[in-house]
Amino acid sequence: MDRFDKKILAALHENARIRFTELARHVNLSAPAVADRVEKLERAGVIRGYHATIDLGKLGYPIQCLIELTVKHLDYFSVVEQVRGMPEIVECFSVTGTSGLTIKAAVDTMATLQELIARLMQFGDTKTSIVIDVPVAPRIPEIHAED
Amino acid sequence: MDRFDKKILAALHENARIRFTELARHVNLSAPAVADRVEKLERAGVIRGYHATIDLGKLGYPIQCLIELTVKHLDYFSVVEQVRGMPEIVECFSVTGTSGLTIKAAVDTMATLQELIARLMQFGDTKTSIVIDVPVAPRIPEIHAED
DNA sequence: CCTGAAATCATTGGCGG
DNA sequence: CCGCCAATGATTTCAGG
Repeated sequence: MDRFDKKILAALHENARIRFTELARHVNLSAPAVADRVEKLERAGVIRGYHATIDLGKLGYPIQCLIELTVKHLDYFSVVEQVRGMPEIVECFSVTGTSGLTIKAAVDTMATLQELIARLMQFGDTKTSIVIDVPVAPRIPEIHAED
Repeated sequence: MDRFDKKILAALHENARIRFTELARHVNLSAPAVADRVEKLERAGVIRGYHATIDLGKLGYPIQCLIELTVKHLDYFSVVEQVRGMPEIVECFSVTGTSGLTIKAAVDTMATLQELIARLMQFGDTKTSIVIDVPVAPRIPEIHAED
């Protein structure tokens, strides 16, 4: 993990579809060297994947929300399974504290949200917040290179 | 937004670096047709970008947490600016409810987390939850095609 | 890690539905 | 308007050093 890898990761985070030739120009290495480094970063698990970011509003799901679910029963893994089966849920964290699960959901209307919350309430108390804005879009922290 | 676009979006969400030729095979269209559709989806803002997902733990930030910040003052935009300037903060939502901001952070040690929370406390009350697991990694909901 | 050749891919223009 | 085919230029990949 030297300064080259650092630049490569930053560039791939900014634009995952960048070409190796352009990436090579950006870091001052040859294209094969860059391709080799990227493959190593993938196999080391540093790069977990490449994902297109989709505008959920334009897909018909303009309402995004965060739901804190205080799981009440002992069947935690069963709850996780059910949550996985709900397509409105686009991300989910298992967290410390009373909540247990923090869920991110995307829905078309408030009626659907109400119905989703009703389904989640069988697993415990819920606290829902509507997302108004995303002042910081997903980014990576500064990378401390060994070189 | 027909079934072709739907499959294209799903494939690019799964692997943003997929080649047009492979994508074309996957959706049963020609490569130029796929390239054309992708460009249109980009320009329509349906595709917002392509991002490599980095393992923050492997980068030296093994601790991830969600911090609910109940912003107390009226200088909300100033708080957002300051939050943007904190590199440990990797994502931030402006939300309804008492919290105001829900922040996702990645840090190397608990000491750093403590220091981050101390910095955030000047803006309001904080409630921190450590992320134990991610049972549902970011995904897209089912796409309702018009065709 | 670089260079250079071979294979593969992206892109463009022209044609047909 | 939308997609296909064919050709050209660019990129990726693999070999040798």
